[in-house]
Amino acid sequence: MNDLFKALADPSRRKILKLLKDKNRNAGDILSHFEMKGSSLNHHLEILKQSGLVMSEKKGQNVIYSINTTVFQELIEWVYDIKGAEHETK
Amino acid sequence: MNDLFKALADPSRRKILKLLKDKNRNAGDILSHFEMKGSSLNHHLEILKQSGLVMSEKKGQNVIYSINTTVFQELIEWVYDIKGAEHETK
DNA sequence: TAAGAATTTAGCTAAATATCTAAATATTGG
DNA sequence: CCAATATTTAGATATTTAGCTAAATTCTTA
Repeated sequence: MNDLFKALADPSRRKILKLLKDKNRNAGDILSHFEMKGSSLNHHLEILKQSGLVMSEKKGQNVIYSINTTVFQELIEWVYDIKGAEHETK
Repeated sequence: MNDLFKALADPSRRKILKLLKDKNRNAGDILSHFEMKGSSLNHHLEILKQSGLVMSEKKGQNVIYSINTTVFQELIEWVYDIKGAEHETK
Protein backbone atom coordinates (compact mmCIF):
# COMPACT_ATOMS: atom_id res chain seq x y z
CA MET A 1 0.00 0.00 0.00
CA ASN A 2 2.74 2.41 0.90
CA ASP A 3 4.66 1.44 -2.22
CA LEU A 4 1.58 2.24 -4.24
CA PHE A 5 1.15 5.74 -2.81
CA LYS A 6 4.88 6.40 -3.05
CA ALA A 7 4.89 5.30 -6.68
CA LEU A 8 2.06 7.67 -7.52
CA ALA A 9 3.66 10.61 -5.75
CA ASP A 10 5.88 11.55 -8.67
CA PRO A 11 4.71 13.44 -11.77
CA SER A 12 6.98 11.54 -14.14
CA ARG A 13 5.63 8.23 -12.92
CA ARG A 14 2.05 9.39 -13.30
CA LYS A 15 2.86 10.51 -16.81
CA ILE A 16 4.28 7.06 -17.55
CA LEU A 17 1.01 5.53 -16.42
CA LYS A 18 -0.95 7.82 -18.74
CA LEU A 19 1.30 6.76 -21.60
CA LEU A 20 0.83 3.08 -20.82
CA LYS A 21 -2.89 3.55 -20.55
CA ASP A 22 -3.05 4.17 -24.31
CA LYS A 23 -0.91 1.22 -25.28
CA ASN A 24 1.95 -0.97 -24.20
CA ARG A 25 5.30 0.61 -24.94
CA ASN A 26 8.95 -0.27 -24.78
CA ALA A 27 11.39 1.71 -22.65
CA GLY A 28 12.67 3.74 -25.60
CA ASP A 29 9.18 4.76 -26.60
CA ILE A 30 8.43 5.90 -23.08
CA LEU A 31 11.78 7.66 -22.88
CA SER A 32 11.01 9.66 -26.02
CA HIS A 33 8.32 11.48 -24.04
CA PHE A 34 10.77 12.72 -21.40
CA GLU A 35 13.87 14.86 -21.10
CA MET A 36 15.56 12.62 -18.57
CA LYS A 37 18.23 10.01 -19.25
CA GLY A 38 17.36 6.38 -19.80
CA SER A 39 18.86 5.35 -16.51
CA SER A 40 16.64 7.82 -14.66
CA LEU A 41 13.59 6.58 -16.46
CA ASN A 42 14.59 3.03 -15.65
CA HIS A 43 14.63 3.97 -11.99
CA HIS A 44 11.03 5.18 -12.23
CA LEU A 45 9.98 2.08 -14.10
CA GLU A 46 11.49 -0.07 -11.36
CA ILE A 47 9.47 1.77 -8.74
CA LEU A 48 6.31 1.36 -10.77
CA LYS A 49 7.00 -2.34 -11.19
CA GLN A 50 7.70 -2.70 -7.49
CA SER A 51 4.33 -1.19 -6.70
CA GLY A 52 2.60 -3.57 -9.07
CA LEU A 53 1.34 -0.73 -11.23
CA VAL A 54 3.25 -1.83 -14.30
CA MET A 55 4.58 -5.09 -15.64
CA SER A 56 7.41 -5.72 -18.08
CA GLU A 57 8.21 -8.39 -20.58
CA LYS A 58 11.35 -8.80 -22.63
CA LYS A 59 10.69 -8.96 -26.34
CA GLY A 60 13.82 -9.26 -28.40
CA GLN A 61 16.09 -6.41 -27.53
CA ASN A 62 13.21 -4.35 -26.21
CA VAL A 63 11.36 -4.51 -22.95
CA ILE A 64 7.65 -3.93 -23.26
CA TYR A 65 5.94 -2.21 -20.37
CA SER A 66 2.25 -2.49 -19.65
CA ILE A 67 -0.06 -1.08 -16.99
CA ASN A 68 -1.77 -3.29 -14.45
CA THR A 69 -5.00 -1.58 -13.53
CA THR A 70 -6.11 -4.16 -10.99
CA VAL A 71 -3.83 -2.54 -8.44
CA PHE A 72 -5.93 0.60 -8.55
CA GLN A 73 -8.76 -1.30 -6.91
CA GLU A 74 -6.85 -1.19 -3.63
CA LEU A 75 -6.47 2.54 -3.96
CA ILE A 76 -10.12 3.05 -4.74
CA GLU A 77 -11.08 0.98 -1.74
CA TRP A 78 -8.80 3.00 0.48
CA VAL A 79 -10.37 6.22 -0.74
CA TYR A 80 -13.93 5.00 -0.32
CA ASP A 81 -13.10 3.76 3.13
CA ILE A 82 -12.11 7.26 4.11
CA LYS A 83 -14.86 8.96 2.21
CA GLY A 84 -17.27 6.64 3.95
CA ALA A 85 -19.15 6.08 0.70
CA GLU A 86 -20.28 2.74 -0.63
CA HIS A 87 -18.29 0.81 -3.18
CA GLU A 88 -19.40 0.16 -6.65
CA THR A 89 -19.13 -3.59 -7.17
CA LYS A 90 -17.81 -3.70 -10.67
CA MET B 1 -2.95 17.40 -8.02
CA ASN B 2 0.70 16.84 -7.27
CA ASP B 3 0.21 18.23 -3.77
CA LEU B 4 -2.57 15.74 -3.28
CA PHE B 5 -0.50 12.73 -4.27
CA LYS B 6 2.48 13.99 -2.29
CA ALA B 7 0.30 14.47 0.77
CA LEU B 8 -0.98 10.91 0.56
CA ALA B 9 2.47 9.43 0.13
CA ASP B 10 3.25 9.40 3.83
CA PRO B 11 1.91 6.81 6.30
CA SER B 12 1.57 9.29 9.15
CA ARG B 13 -0.50 11.59 7.02
CA ARG B 14 -2.75 8.74 5.90
CA LYS B 15 -3.18 7.78 9.53
CA ILE B 16 -4.20 11.35 10.34
CA LEU B 17 -6.86 11.15 7.66
CA LYS B 18 -8.21 7.93 9.16
CA LEU B 19 -8.37 9.64 12.54
CA LEU B 20 -10.20 12.64 11.12
CA LYS B 21 -12.58 10.38 9.28
CA ASP B 22 -14.11 9.35 12.62
CA LYS B 23 -14.43 12.84 14.02
CA ASN B 24 -12.93 16.28 14.01
CA ARG B 25 -10.00 16.55 16.38
CA ASN B 26 -7.68 19.18 17.75
CA ALA B 27 -3.93 18.96 17.25
CA GLY B 28 -3.32 17.55 20.71
CA ASP B 29 -5.82 14.78 20.19
CA ILE B 30 -4.21 13.83 16.91
CA LEU B 31 -0.78 14.04 18.50
CA SER B 32 -1.78 11.56 21.21
CA HIS B 33 -1.96 8.88 18.51
CA PHE B 34 1.65 9.36 17.46
CA GLU B 35 5.13 9.14 18.90
CA MET B 36 6.43 12.19 17.10
CA LYS B 37 6.80 15.69 18.51
CA GLY B 38 4.11 18.30 18.09
CA SER B 39 6.19 20.32 15.68
CA SER B 40 6.63 17.31 13.44
CA LEU B 41 2.94 16.62 13.47
CA ASN B 42 2.30 20.24 12.66
CA HIS B 43 4.45 19.86 9.59
CA HIS B 44 2.27 16.99 8.38
CA LEU B 45 -0.89 18.93 9.12
CA GLU B 46 0.42 21.82 7.06
CA ILE B 47 1.01 19.54 4.11
CA LEU B 48 -2.46 18.07 4.45
CA LYS B 49 -3.96 21.54 4.58
CA GLN B 50 -1.95 22.63 1.58
CA SER B 51 -3.34 19.72 -0.40
CA GLY B 52 -6.87 20.61 0.59
CA LEU B 53 -7.38 17.29 2.33
CA VAL B 54 -7.90 18.84 5.73
CA MET B 55 -9.16 22.13 7.04
CA SER B 56 -8.49 23.83 10.34
CA GLU B 57 -10.36 26.22 12.53
CA LYS B 58 -9.16 27.92 15.64
CA LYS B 59 -11.41 27.30 18.59
CA GLY B 60 -10.20 28.96 21.76
CA GLN B 61 -6.71 27.77 22.41
CA ASN B 62 -7.23 24.70 20.31
CA VAL B 63 -7.19 24.22 16.58
CA ILE B 64 -9.78 21.82 15.28
CA TYR B 65 -8.87 19.80 12.24
CA SER B 66 -11.41 18.25 9.91
CA ILE B 67 -11.21 16.19 6.76
CA ASN B 68 -12.41 17.51 3.43
CA THR B 69 -13.54 14.53 1.43
CA THR B 70 -14.51 16.48 -1.66
CA VAL B 71 -10.86 16.56 -2.67
CA PHE B 72 -10.89 12.81 -3.04
CA GLN B 73 -13.20 13.18 -6.00
CA GLU B 74 -10.27 14.50 -8.03
CA LEU B 75 -8.26 11.47 -7.07
CA ILE B 76 -11.03 9.07 -7.96
CA GLU B 77 -11.45 10.75 -11.30
CA TRP B 78 -7.75 10.48 -11.98
CA VAL B 79 -7.83 6.79 -11.20
CA TYR B 80 -10.88 6.09 -13.32
CA ASP B 81 -9.37 8.04 -16.16
CA ILE B 82 -6.42 5.69 -16.12
CA LYS B 83 -8.44 2.59 -15.44
CA GLY B 84 -10.63 3.53 -18.33
CA ALA B 85 -13.66 2.45 -16.34
CA GLU B 86 -16.87 4.39 -16.04
CA HIS B 87 -17.51 6.76 -13.18
CA GLU B 88 -20.18 6.22 -10.65
CA THR B 89 -22.20 9.39 -10.53
CA LYS B 90 -22.82 9.62 -6.85
C1' DT C 1 -1.66 41.12 33.52
C1' DA C 2 1.26 36.97 34.41
C1' DA C 3 1.39 32.03 34.17
C1' DG C 4 0.22 28.02 31.82
C1' DA C 5 -1.41 25.28 27.96
C1' DA C 6 -1.78 24.51 22.90
C1' DT C 7 0.03 25.31 18.65
C1' DT C 8 3.24 27.15 15.28
C1' DT C 9 7.69 28.81 13.41
C1' DA C 10 12.65 28.63 12.57
C1' DG C 11 16.64 26.41 11.91
C1' DC C 12 19.18 22.02 11.90
C1' DT C 13 20.31 17.02 10.70
C1' DA C 14 19.82 12.59 8.72
C1' DA C 15 17.63 9.81 5.53
C1' DA C 16 15.31 9.27 1.19
C1' DT C 17 14.93 10.33 -3.57
C1' DA C 18 15.77 12.07 -8.44
C1' DT C 19 18.97 12.58 -11.70
C1' DC C 20 23.40 12.16 -13.85
C1' DT C 21 27.67 9.72 -16.01
C1' DA C 22 29.92 5.71 -17.10
C1' DA C 23 30.11 1.01 -17.49
C1' DA C 24 27.80 -3.53 -18.02
C1' DT C 25 24.60 -6.65 -20.09
C1' DA C 26 21.55 -8.49 -23.51
C1' DT C 27 19.99 -9.15 -28.41
C1' DT C 28 20.11 -8.95 -33.34
C1' DG C 29 21.85 -8.45 -38.14
C1' DG C 30 25.66 -8.72 -41.10
C1' DC D 1 31.78 -13.39 -34.00
C1' DC D 2 31.36 -8.05 -34.24
C1' DA D 3 29.11 -3.92 -34.09
C1' DA D 4 25.07 -1.51 -33.21
C1' DT D 5 20.98 -0.85 -30.42
C1' DA D 6 18.25 -1.18 -26.12
C1' DT D 7 18.13 -1.55 -21.45
C1' DT D 8 20.01 -2.00 -16.83
C1' DT D 9 23.38 -1.45 -13.01
C1' DA D 10 26.63 1.08 -10.13
C1' DG D 11 28.15 4.87 -8.04
C1' DA D 12 28.14 10.02 -7.36
C1' DT D 13 25.72 14.39 -6.45
C1' DA D 14 21.96 17.47 -5.40
C1' DT D 15 17.42 18.15 -3.75
C1' DT D 16 13.64 17.07 -0.86
C1' DT D 17 11.65 15.61 3.19
C1' DA D 18 10.68 13.88 8.06
C1' DG D 19 11.90 14.60 12.37
C1' DC D 20 14.21 17.08 16.16
C1' DT D 21 15.08 21.16 19.63
C1' DA D 22 14.28 25.59 20.99
C1' DA D 23 11.90 29.71 20.72
C1' DA D 24 7.72 32.35 19.52
C1' DT D 25 2.82 33.04 19.39
C1' DT D 26 -2.00 32.77 20.91
C1' DC D 27 -5.50 32.20 24.10
C1' DT D 28 -7.48 31.42 28.84
C1' DT D 29 -7.93 32.22 33.47
C1' DA D 30 -6.49 33.16 38.09
